[in-house]
Amino acid sequence: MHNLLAMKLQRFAALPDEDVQALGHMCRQSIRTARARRDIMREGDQPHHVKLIIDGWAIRYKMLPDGRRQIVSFLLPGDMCDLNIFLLDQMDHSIGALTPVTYAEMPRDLIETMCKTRSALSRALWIDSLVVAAIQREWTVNLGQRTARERIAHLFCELFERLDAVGLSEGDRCEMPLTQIDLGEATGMTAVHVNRTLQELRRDGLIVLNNRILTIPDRQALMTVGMFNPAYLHHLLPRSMTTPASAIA
Amino acid sequence: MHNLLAMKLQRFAALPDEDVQALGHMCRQSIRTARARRDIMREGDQPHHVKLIIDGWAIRYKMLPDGRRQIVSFLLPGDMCDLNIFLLDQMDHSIGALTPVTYAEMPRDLIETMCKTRSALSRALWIDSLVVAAIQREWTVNLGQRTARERIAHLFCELFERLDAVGLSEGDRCEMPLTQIDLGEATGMTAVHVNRTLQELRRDGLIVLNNRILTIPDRQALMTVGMFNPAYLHHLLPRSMTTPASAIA
DNA sequence: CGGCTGCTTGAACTTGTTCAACAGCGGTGG
DNA sequence: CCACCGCTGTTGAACAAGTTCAAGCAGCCG
Repeated sequence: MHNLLAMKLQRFAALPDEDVQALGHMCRQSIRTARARRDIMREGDQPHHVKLIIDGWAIRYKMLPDGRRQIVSFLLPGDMCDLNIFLLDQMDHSIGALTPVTYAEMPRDLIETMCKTRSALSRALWIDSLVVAAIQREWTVNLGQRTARERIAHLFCELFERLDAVGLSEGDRCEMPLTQIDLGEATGMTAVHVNRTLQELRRDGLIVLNNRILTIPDRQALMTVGMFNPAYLHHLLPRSMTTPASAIA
Repeated sequence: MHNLLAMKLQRFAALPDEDVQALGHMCRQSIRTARARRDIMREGDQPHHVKLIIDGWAIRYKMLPDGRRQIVSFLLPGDMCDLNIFLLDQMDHSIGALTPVTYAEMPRDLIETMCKTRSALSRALWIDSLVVAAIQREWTVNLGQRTARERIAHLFCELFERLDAVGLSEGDRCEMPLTQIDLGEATGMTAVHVNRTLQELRRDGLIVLNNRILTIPDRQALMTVGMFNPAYLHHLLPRSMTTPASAIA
């Protein structure tokens, strides 16, 4: 098992080997799994642990009283729940597995002592949480200002970039296990309109999408369509400059 | 000068008097002002200090290359910039004053030592930052799923509730210095449509809005229209149970 | 007074929704 | 093995929500 969280954090700044190992150790404490399309936490639950996605895709979502549903963010391998989530009285949203998901539940006190003793790691974790906030702001822009075509293009750019940061891209391709309904719930449009928008993007040669694999032949072109500026992800170091995944066993 | 931040934090849990005083002291370190409709920070700037709004309304916003603009959140008196903002290389959004704004710039090291020695305060500040994240998620829902009428109703409910938490409401009224253009940029709609939607809400007796004062005659009714569930603000204690503002001079 | 900003209105238009039907595919049970 | 079911994707046509463009009005400030 590679430590994808460590890999992601190294995009912000280099980490000492001991920190990477401490992190890896903590993730191996308590491993759990969830079946596809099942909830991991429900709105109203009391949050106890910090969770880390090890494998599979999950979503945060909120429901309106009349059944409308909005996906509020995607949780990809290497993503954590908010570091301090246990401070809240109850969950104000739900977390659901899209695919089968493996995740670690990390004991609160272990994280706290780790942050106290390892300043570089602590710093990286805080940067990560600032990036999570930045992503949420960017979604606000996506839903508020962009057209259907731009929204989908932007979302694909973001997901590709985030997957790439944890080594889950291959050249110009990545997995894309989302149904058109999922895409609609994330971008605030109907599945029908998602369908037509995808066809448009395909027709223009901007994406290839089948068998749950997304290919982006010309990344710059898609970024332009989606007005995607990766600065908000704060990836300072290119992936090549970080510790190779093989060394982070 | 009342300490609105302390007042807000006390909605999460009681704070020892010394903590409140320490906070008050820190806010008085370096006071600055900004004129209405001027930027306080621009996208690309390097963030150095944590800021705290003392008086006036500000916004976080992002611009698209073609000039479209999205207001991403409102900063009201008592609101801070992200505690750890100085960890980022550069701002990924701008902060602008809507009205004349008074704010404090808080030295990074002072905050850090304060958090180390005062655990209740530190805890309250972290809860606050989780609430900020929750608000951003709720905006995602607002823009993604709600209709024009619901969006405006929800936004008014949120702003009223947040102002009330820092004692800036009076009965069923609060200030509302936003132009219809501002409302449009926050809710992802055109000013024209904001105008028509406001008229609809007025006609239905849900709001009274003139001279930059918003009155909500029947709060429950407006909350129902906007499907506003205040749980995401995590105000555990009612305002009446917190230290009275007069005691937090 | 003149010019600016913000609010209001109407009419044509565009984008995205709704409703309904159908095709493909994989899994399941008879 | 085949029939059937449910889920996902696709298509068409009518419709609704929100945008655009354009003009005019009110209030305010210098």
